[in-house]
Amino acid sequence: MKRRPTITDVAARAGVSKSTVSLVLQGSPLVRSETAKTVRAAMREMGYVYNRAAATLRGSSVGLVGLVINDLRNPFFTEFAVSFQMAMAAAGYATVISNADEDAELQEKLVASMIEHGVDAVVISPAYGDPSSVFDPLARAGIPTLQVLRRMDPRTELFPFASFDYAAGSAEATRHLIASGARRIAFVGGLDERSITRERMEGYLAALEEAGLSPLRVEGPTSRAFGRSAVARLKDDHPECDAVFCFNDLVALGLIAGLQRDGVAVGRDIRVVGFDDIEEAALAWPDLSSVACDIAGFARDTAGALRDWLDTGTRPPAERRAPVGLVVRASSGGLGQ
Amino acid sequence: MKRRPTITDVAARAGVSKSTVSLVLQGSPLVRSETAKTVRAAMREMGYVYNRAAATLRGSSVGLVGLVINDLRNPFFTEFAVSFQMAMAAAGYATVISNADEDAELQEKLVASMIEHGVDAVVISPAYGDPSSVFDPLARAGIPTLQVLRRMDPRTELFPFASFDYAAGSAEATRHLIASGARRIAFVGGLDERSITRERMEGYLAALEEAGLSPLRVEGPTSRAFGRSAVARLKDDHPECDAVFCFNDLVALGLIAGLQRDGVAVGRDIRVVGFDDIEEAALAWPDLSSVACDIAGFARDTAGALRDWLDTGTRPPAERRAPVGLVVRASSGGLGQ
DNA sequence: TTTTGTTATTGGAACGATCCAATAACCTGC
DNA sequence: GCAGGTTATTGGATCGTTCCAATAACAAAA
Repeated sequence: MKRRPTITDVAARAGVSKSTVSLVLQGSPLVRSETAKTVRAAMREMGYVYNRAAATLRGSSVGLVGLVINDLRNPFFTEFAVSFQMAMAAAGYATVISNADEDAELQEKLVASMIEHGVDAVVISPAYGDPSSVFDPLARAGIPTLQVLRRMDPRTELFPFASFDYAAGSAEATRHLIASGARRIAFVGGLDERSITRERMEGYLAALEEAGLSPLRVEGPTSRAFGRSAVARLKDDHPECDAVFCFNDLVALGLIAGLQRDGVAVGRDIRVVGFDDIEEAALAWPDLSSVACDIAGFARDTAGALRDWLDTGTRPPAERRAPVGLVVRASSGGLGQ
Repeated sequence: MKRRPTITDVAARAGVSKSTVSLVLQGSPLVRSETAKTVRAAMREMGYVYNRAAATLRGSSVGLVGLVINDLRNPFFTEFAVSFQMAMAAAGYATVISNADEDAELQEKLVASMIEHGVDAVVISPAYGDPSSVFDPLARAGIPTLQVLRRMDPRTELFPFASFDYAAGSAEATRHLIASGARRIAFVGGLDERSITRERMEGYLAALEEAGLSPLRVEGPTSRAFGRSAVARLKDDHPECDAVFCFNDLVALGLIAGLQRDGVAVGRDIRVVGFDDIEEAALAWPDLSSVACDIAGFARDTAGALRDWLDTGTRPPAERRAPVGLVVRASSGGLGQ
């Protein structure tokens, strides 16, 4: 198997110097259009492919960005990753996507590998754990790094943070439940020591406070399996409960499955609201009311901010909060079933 | 911002030549262990990071593989992508993941970009469309390429293909429905002109034939939304239907949501079986019977085969079929509800 | 002492692009 | 026909590694 042709080979074939070929490659207006045509023809004939590694060595950007996600199997993050990747691809960047699987040690390895590959930037939704082992190397290497959806490193001046306005969303959802007549509203799912749980509970607590109601809490992971198992916990600990605001849609969907198994009519006997508005929420039965986060839009905005940072050097603001909005469906009794 | 230290800088600091540093980098037994220690200390102190681009230029592998998926938002493919990426990461490879979004033109661009980046290999679940625009460049560049889950290019000697034994799975599922008493079994979802639909229908048709039953068909896309809408089509076209075998779990879950909305008791009034056994199948209500594909295992095997190909040069067999197995749950009436 | 081996270390030429400074080619106008 | 200016083209150094061939250091054998 013979080696790939280089610009020197192309140059020989086209009867010009390699410098000219290089100029053609970057679309310089300096070369005569006729010459350029000849060169391009030679490239096509020889099946020339650009060697980015060589260019990188001379200082041009690799056109590669890293994306590290704490849990890529969660559809919320999947949607973010896919939309982000596509937005970057449209701008000519390839994306190395990695699942850190909530494992700080693995995450450290993944980021180190990305730095070796010379990625132009890193976007990370970090796993829980000591942030310095992953952020310090990025800072040393001078790689623009964005924290999204979860802030682990407090140095947001250095590593700008972007997420959704969870507190506003949970307040809106809780007010909606209260307005629909619910009085004993539980917050199900999420681990209390995590900041995202605190953010999502913040608005819930504030809205209850406003209405003079007291909170009910079932703490736990954020998975569908937990949601399903939480039904029993709810019945035991808070049998009087008439509405549930879930940490996320996965918990809500699991919970609904569990309630249905027990013959409880969701939307009538008990109202349920989720968070994230994943695609499935609108398609489940009953339709799941949920706080919608426009993840695809958020991902595009993130990609846009990152490209600005790379192209013009303008670092994004230290903190950005994307708005969210409640979508009322049958599970909260919002529609006539 | 000063530039990153190179092996020459490290060499100066450690008082050796850059060649020695290079040897240390690849763990050569030629360097005295004491010297190696000094060099490693210097690296640590200076925050040296390996520059893969430079090494690549000299011919070493990039340690980067490309993964192109026709529809990355589908949880089936997501699970494959995530498991594959993690298996490759464990072997020291980074993975560029791309969603072709069933767009052949986009796919062509993505693959071209991967070739430019010099990926060591490509794993692709191709979008529908002319395969040559994406496979020919890969062949020219001599990049080991694996087709998974969908065969678009017939040259499987060149681009080995791996998937699941769909025909066996659909036969098993259909026999199970017949054994449970179903007689009017519909096959819902999937577009007839696609080979994967033909494979998944093959076993269904064979099992019906065996039992002297005739097929019922509702053709369509493979999404949750279609599944939900298919309920009406089913009622109109095949009101006598007593069981449904769905193209995949998404269709099945959508269908179940639609049936529940209409007050039909799934598992009693009508039996439903899905395909893929995505995580949600076990957690939905009622639990969804499904033909289980061990995607994570399949992804690991694929990663293993690819690493063999890269490390030892042994090309995988032209076609590999991973076994599948039916998991019986409540939706097909398999459990006492 | 010289020879012969080992074992460690090193200079320097690649790899394939970029880009600066230098040169060539071609217009103008006088 | 030539100065001056513009437009096109080109040699060659450079980026940070790898790896070969050459050399150095030192011990054991002759």
